[in-house]
Amino acid sequence: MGRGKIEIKRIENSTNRQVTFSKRRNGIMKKAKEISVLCDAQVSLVIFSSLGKMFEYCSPSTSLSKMLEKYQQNSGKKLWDAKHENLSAEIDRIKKENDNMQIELRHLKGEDLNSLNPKELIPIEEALQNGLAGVRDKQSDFLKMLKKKERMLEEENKRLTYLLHHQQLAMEGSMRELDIGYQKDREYAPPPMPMTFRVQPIQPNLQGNK
Amino acid sequence: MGRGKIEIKRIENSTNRQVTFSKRRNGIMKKAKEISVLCDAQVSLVIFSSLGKMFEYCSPSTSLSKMLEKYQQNSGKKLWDAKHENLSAEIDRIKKENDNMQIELRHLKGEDLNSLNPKELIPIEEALQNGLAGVRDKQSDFLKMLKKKERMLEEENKRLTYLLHHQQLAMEGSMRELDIGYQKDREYAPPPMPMTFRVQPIQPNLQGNK
DNA sequence: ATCTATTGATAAGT
DNA sequence: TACTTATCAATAGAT
Repeated sequence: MGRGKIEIKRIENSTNRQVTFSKRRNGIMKKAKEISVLCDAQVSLVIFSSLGKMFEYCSPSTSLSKMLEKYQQNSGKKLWDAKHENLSAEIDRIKKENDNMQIELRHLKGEDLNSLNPKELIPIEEALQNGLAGVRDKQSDFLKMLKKKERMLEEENKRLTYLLHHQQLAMEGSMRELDIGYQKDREYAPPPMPMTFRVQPIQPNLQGNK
Repeated sequence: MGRGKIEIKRIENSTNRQVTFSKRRNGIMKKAKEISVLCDAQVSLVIFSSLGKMFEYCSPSTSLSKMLEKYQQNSGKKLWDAKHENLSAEIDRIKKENDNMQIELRHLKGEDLNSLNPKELIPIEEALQNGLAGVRDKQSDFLKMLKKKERMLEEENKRLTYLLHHQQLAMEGSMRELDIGYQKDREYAPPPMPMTFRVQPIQPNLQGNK
């Protein structure tokens, strides 16, 4: 029913497929409405496009929920009881996983140890030692990084102090030259900038590390 | 589309309505299949005739349940009761809890520490130290208990050895009396039981404790 | 989107 | 209920 006959198989051209989907979707919807009206039937139609977009039709005299209720009565199939069971099963599974983890956590935190025998304590002790070793490795990494940064900052500081000092000397020198050059015109020279304003090395804050 | 155009309104003639229903139902089913195949779409179609007879189509790549699940996600409407919602919500809650515990466990085991900063390492280190302290307390308790039990067993052993010894002495004594009483009737007396069969103190097995 | 030649669906008749 | 067929509806491909 068109300019040419088409085979009923997946349309490979994506644009074409989209267009055809749109047209035929409208067609089906129309047909669904028509049969509802003409024949006093109840129709529920749900369509997902290949891209996941949803389209829906339901006869005005009913609702999808009611339709599904009737569907279950009619077919004997359970649509959501099965889902219920699946969900419940999954909850049980996850809860078990949860409980196991909770127990493990408690044990690692030194709680609820009374239920254990000496043999069971050993792997826990080992895990704790490993964990502690890992954490302390990490902390020592951080410490090294901080110290490295501190060293770098100190060196940068020294360099800056040195530069500043020389600059001050140079300035004082040129000031004196100016003073000499213009001494006869002046009542007094301003006092040279005191050296107490020099840059001091920073003490980086090493909080969190002992 | 037929020998004459018809108005889209309820067909009053019951036979006619039935016939039209049957024809159009087939038509719509065919269309549903076609759009599924041509456009890679998922279609679910449920139809009830005015007499309550049910007809169903569902794309082969899916199922009504799956479609409805997707429907709910897409529309936000809930088709099945609060029970489901509760279960789903609980699953989400537990999964979250699970994830958190998993992260905590990993951290305690010294894994995935790179995502943490030094401040975050401190409570973990403390937890590990506390845990280790707890485990070692427990181990020392066990050790004490074992030592206590060992002492008790040793004492009991001593007591039994003492009793046994005295009993043997007593037996030897009465044997001798009998020997004396019946010496003339006997060729020889059996030799007294050697003392090497005495009860020895047990060495309790302290495996697992250093 | 819109157009239109062509195929497809189906109302009425048998 | 199934088949036939004239007629209308849907739509494929083009624009």
